Amino acid sequence: MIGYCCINTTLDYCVNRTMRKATFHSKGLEYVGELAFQNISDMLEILIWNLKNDILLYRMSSDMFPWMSEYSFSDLPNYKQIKLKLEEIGKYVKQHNMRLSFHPGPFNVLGSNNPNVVEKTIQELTKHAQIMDIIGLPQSHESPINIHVSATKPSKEVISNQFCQNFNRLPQNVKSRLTVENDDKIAQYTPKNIYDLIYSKIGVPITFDQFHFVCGNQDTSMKEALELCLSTWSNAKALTHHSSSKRIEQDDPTVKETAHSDYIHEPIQTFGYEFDTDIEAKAKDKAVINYKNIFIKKSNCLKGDNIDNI
DNA sequence: CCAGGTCAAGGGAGT
DNA sequence: ACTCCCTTGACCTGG
Repeated sequence: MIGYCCINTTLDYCVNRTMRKATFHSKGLEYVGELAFQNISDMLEILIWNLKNDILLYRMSSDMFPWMSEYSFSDLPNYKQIKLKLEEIGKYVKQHNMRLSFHPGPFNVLGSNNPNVVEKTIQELTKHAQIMDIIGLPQSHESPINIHVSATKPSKEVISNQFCQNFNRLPQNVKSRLTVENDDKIAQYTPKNIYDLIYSKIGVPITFDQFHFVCGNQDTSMKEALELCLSTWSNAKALTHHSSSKRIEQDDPTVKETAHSDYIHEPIQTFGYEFDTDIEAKAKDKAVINYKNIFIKKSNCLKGDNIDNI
């Protein structure tokens, strides 16, 4: 299956309503609850639209609950209503065999040298897992919570050791869902780095990002990197990321190499394997539909998709 | 009313 | 020391 991330550009629904610090302090939990309920209600509408458009894979927004590390969900005045709506989403997802994931932001650094950052990260990841639990999503890599390692100093070895030690402090509902993705910078973590330094110690699956691999340090072939990542997914179908270069799309060498394009311009390299893929492209849902029209109808390069229904 | 400045967070890289 | 960037987009103020 292929899917997209958070925002639907066709519909007028929003899953991202949030607020600034000052507003959070002046308006408080009542306003948080209002926005959160609107966000999850709109997310259900998006899932309904996704089904109609044959999209069963979707990345949820981490901005679903504004400032969620600062309170307990059950403290929201409209928690009952929120819980019901999340459960409704859960039923819908289960009924239609949809797959949902999270990709918490780059501020989540589990291997950080700063203990406060580690504490905040554990808190934030726990909140993500709690949302998945309320929805009723599996406590497995079927519903991944995917992060980067990010930090590299003083060395990848030191940071990844800290990452693994702190992994063991996470609650089970995070541990059972956490995955780690390769980076797009030369100095950061390749799939092989993550395999050797993290997967081999704590068994956390690796999310292969094809574009990051192309931009990053290629210490293996792409096929080897993909195979390494796929081999780490034992209790769920592997999830990967795919995007195209904005620099190439716009034919403008001044655009940053790592910037994502609006649409996808090359097929996902499967090397014959089956896995799920998040399309990371600015045109979001439109990029997925465009991808299917261009690549799947003609070349059947993703066997998991139902070609007849496109 | 809306354009544009600004916005929680960590860390690294570039200036 | 400062700015920009990340999966970026959304918030909010002042004109």
